[in-house]
Formats: sequence, structure tokens, C-alpha cells
Amino acid sequence: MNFYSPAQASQRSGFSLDTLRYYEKIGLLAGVARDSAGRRRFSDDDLTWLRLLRCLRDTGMPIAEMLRYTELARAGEHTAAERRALLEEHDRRVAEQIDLLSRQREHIQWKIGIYRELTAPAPAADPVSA
Amino acid sequence: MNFYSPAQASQRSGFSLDTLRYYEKIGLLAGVARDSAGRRRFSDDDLTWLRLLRCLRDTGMPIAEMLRYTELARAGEHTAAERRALLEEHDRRVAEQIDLLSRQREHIQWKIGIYRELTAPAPAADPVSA
DNA sequence: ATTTGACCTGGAGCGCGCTCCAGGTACCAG
DNA sequence: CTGGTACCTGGAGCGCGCTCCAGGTCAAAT
Repeated sequence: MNFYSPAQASQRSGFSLDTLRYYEKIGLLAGVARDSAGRRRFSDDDLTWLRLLRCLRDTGMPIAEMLRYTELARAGEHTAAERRALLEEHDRRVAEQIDLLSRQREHIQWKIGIYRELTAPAPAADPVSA
Repeated sequence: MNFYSPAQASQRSGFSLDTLRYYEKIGLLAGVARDSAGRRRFSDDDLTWLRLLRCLRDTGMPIAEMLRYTELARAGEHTAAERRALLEEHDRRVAEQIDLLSRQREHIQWKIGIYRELTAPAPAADPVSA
């Protein structure tokens, strides 16, 4: 069982110190241990949980929904099916998101193509070289 | 040369009426024609421009940067290289974004996999059926 | 003994991107 | 003439997700 200081947890999770405190405050992160001076000591489990939160945030899940998931997780094994459904739903949205980005990216690249023709030979990607 | 009412422009662009007015106010959309009563009449060119804005927004470009692009576009042909650079930069970010989403999606799917084993036979995707 | 630095708390503030509202105008239908 | 509807304006307000701040505690280093 390793323990991590707030600074280490921040670095490993990619959340800022303030965000870690905020997440604990709103209930996304519970039961973080404290040392005698009241300072947080994050466990490996905490970090694993943070990695999941990071994943959900990165993929655009709103905090309210992460909270829902968190509460289900805390409620016990019998909520597993619901948690699974929640993640599957989210996964579908992520797939759509990727799809939209890919399609819009084609539009961008088509536009870039127009500029490539317009700006002719293309003088390397260095605007200062001239 | 077709013209479109605000409602039509909204529907075709996917931006709300308020957003269209807002975009015009901040300068993302300029030179929209008006009828005798002062109502906007969007042209095909306006809609083409809106489609580009929609594309940039969907891919996460901040408004400040769209504004920059807009100003370059208005400044004339000689800014083409800079506009191209801007889009290429954005395209790279979009690629990264897609990449991140794809990687995080794997994490989600791995997690779903765990729930699949946990919740056993999987009773079709219908939480009400039981 | 004091300084430094990492951490604590509660609560205010912020940046973004809209979204809503009040109050008004112009046109069309009955 | 009366509604009704679609639009107009300027400006206030909002939801989200942090982020910052003031004022304080503790422990190790000098």
C-alpha cells in the first residue's frame, strides 16, 4: 500500500491540487486518508479511481454524471449493471464524438487543401523564413 | 442568390437564433443583409461561412481563434498563408483530440468488459426487463 | 527560534459560450 | 382594426468546471 502526497497525486492524475480538493468536496472522491496534520495521503486505489475520473472527463462526461456513477459505485455490487449501462451509454456518445470530429476534420483538411493551391509552392511551415 | 430567414439559417447551420445574433455582434459573421424592416436575410455565402464556423466549433476551436481567422479572411488574399497555418495547427490539435478520445475509449471499454464478467450472462441492454 | 514550504479550509471569483429577457417593430390573416 | 408571429435591440444572467484567495497549521531545515 503506497501513499502519495497531494502534489504527487496531482502529477500522476493530471488534475490540479485545487481540482483534487474540489472533487473531494463535491463527492467524486471519498475516503481519502489524512496524516496526523490533516494532510491528504492518496492511496493506490485513490489513484486508480482518479485515472478513471480522468478518462471520463477527457471523454466529456459531465461532472453530474460522474457523480451518479460514483454514487452507484459506492452503493455496492448490486449497482454493477446500472454502472455498466451508464458506461455503455457514454461509450456510444464517445464513439459519436470521434465520428463527428473525424468528419469535421475532413472539412478542415479540404479547406487546407484549397489554401495549399492558393498559396502555391508552400514555403515550408516557417512563416518567418521570408 | 438565395436568401434565408434567421429561422432557416438557424436550422441549416445548427446554431440557435441567439447564437447567430451573438456571432454577428462579436464579429464572427459580418455583412449580413437586412430587409426593409431590418430583419436579417442570410445569403448562401453566409451559410457557407456558418458551415465553416460550425466545423471549427465542433472541433473545439475557441471563439477567440475563430475571430482571428475571421479577421484574416476579411483582410484579404495576402493572409491566405497565415490562415492555412492556423487551420493546419488546428488540424493537428483535432488529430490529437481524436487520438486521446480513442485511447480513453479503450479504457472505458476495458471497464465495461469487467462489468460484463461481473454482471454475468448479460440480460440484453434493457434495465427494465427484469 | 525562525524561516520556508507544502498543505489546510471556506468561500469568492472567473472565463467561456451562450441564453434569456423586456420592450419594441413590421407584416400578414381574419 | 385586432391578433398573432417572427423578428429586432441592448444588456443581464447563467451553467459549468474549475481557480484563486486569505488566513492558518504543521514539520523539517538553518
